[in-house]
Amino acid sequence: MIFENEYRTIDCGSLRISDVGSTQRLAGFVDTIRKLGGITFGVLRDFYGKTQIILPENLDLELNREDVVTVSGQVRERSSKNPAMATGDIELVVESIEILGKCEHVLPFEIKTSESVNEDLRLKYRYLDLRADYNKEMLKLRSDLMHYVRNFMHDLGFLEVQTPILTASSPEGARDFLVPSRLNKGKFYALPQAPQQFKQLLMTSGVDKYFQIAPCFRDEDARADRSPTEFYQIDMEMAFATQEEVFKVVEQLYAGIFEKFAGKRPATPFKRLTFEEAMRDYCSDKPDMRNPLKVSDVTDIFANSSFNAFKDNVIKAIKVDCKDKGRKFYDSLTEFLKSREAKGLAYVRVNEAGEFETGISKFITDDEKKLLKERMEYKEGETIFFVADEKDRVIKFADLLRQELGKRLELIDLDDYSFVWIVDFPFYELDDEGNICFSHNPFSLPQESIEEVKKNPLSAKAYQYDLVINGYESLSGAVRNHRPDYMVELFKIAGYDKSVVENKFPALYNAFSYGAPPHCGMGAGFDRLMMLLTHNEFIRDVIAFPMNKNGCDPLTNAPNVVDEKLLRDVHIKLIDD
RNA sequence: GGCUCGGUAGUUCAGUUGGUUAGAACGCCAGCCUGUCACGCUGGAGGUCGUGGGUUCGAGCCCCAUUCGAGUCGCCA
Repeated sequence: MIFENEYRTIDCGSLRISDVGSTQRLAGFVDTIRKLGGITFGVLRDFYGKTQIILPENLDLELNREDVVTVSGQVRERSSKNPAMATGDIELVVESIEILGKCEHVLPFEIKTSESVNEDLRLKYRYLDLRADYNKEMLKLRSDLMHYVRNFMHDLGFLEVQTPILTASSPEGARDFLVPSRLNKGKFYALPQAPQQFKQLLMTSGVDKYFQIAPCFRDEDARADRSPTEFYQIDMEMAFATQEEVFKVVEQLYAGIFEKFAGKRPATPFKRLTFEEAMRDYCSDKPDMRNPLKVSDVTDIFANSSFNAFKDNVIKAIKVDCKDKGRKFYDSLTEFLKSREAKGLAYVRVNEAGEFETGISKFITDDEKKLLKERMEYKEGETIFFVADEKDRVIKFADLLRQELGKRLELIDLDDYSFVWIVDFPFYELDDEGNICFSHNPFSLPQESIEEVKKNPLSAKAYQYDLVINGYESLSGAVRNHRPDYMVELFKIAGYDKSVVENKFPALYNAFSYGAPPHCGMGAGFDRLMMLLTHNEFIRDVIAFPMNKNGCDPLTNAPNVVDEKLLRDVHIKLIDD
């Protein structure tokens, strides 16, 4: 839908056979020009579509691709139609043409194929990159998704509240982005890593259900799936609620999103795995459940193994059918794991007689084989892979192996989506020196009573949960600890004095001492959701104006050197390292 | 900060054991072409091979240094 004015009477995607004979005016970018002797075809493109135009024979102006023009003329039926085009039945015979904006340069890259161009160049000319169809679709999807989420939450009675962008630096989590204060010499604001504190304060204020599509800022290194500076989060919190209600809201929200935007409504309720089960069966707290492979622990079976690599190590095994694969497959898998610092990859194949062959079969005794058979229920034609190492490392390698087997054997339906809640995270864990520390977030509520937690802190579980979609941690949340007295006790177990709680998180601690309702909620990565819906591996491809890997924007040159006067205003003096 | 890979025409890439004038595709320019639709055909322009040094009769190719980029680990809900 557009406004009719001197530039256009209709957009470039709407003309149909029924419009033949009418006089129309179109405005847009010149997509292509095709000169065939006496007749010159052009294609005009705007945000909504493309329309073929017939340029006059005696065109008295120089017309190039990407020029912005307005044309008017009569719509006529094409003598050769193009069924691949929405407007393929018609064309507009140009009677007058005016250039509104000249494209004066040779394009730095082809817009249609910008996806394969060096990223810094794309970002420098992001306004050209965004002219590509797939980027316009991305922007449209992002807008639609944002509206869908907002309407859904609003309809459920959630109150949208904007929390501050300039706030106080908090000692937990990632590095903060700092903003110097002019009015308060020597002091700094920080950009929020998440609206965590504010949403909990809102609960304390009596807001019953809060949400926000909130910008979050973290000064950490980028990854393919992680924006280096800022990202958006669907942030939500509910008072007088439990984990179950959060799950219910999220499941409805996500079922709706995937039904509307991916054409696949996932079954609810979503599958649940405890943290312990996830680590046991998948060696990961974010397993891709589309991958059918499971990991078995076989450390005890090989306690007295004669195979050197198994000695004094934790051993994980994965069985999989890959009988059509040759030596090359095994070798390249081994190479892959070695490149990730594994010491090696052992395997045996089960032949028709049910006997082990190749690989390390000669090191496996009959007793070990019997126990393996009971535990793994392997069948003829299957291969059992083994990785062995120290506990932390072997978990990493088993996870990598499972993912890589899934990928290379094409066991994963890439068009499918799998949803799984990971619940019951441990509250505490041991750090490298063997001291008790918080394993995730010190502000969630333990599932056990404080007395039980004190007695046995390492077996305490937190009301903490992640939603994992296709192996991506897409959302995480918790039932929060709203009791200042519990906070003090829980910090004490991790070796922190009461003053630490009071000083590090004064706003929350004080607020809660005026009476806070039990509450819980979650934060869901909006950009990650976009990646899933567009099947995109790169987070920067689903953001209109992303930063590059180093947190720089080649288009605006941010971050840049500022005038010395500005620095003086904020009491900053640069020093050389 | 570590590791891996990469930097050659406007763009994406190829470039054999180190050997004559560094190639292709797309784009750009010119010509031909009345139903194309990523039109086609013919021709042309376009290169500090990231930068600096070295080895060599000779370096896009080998060595050293440096710089930039991507991925990854560290880091990070």
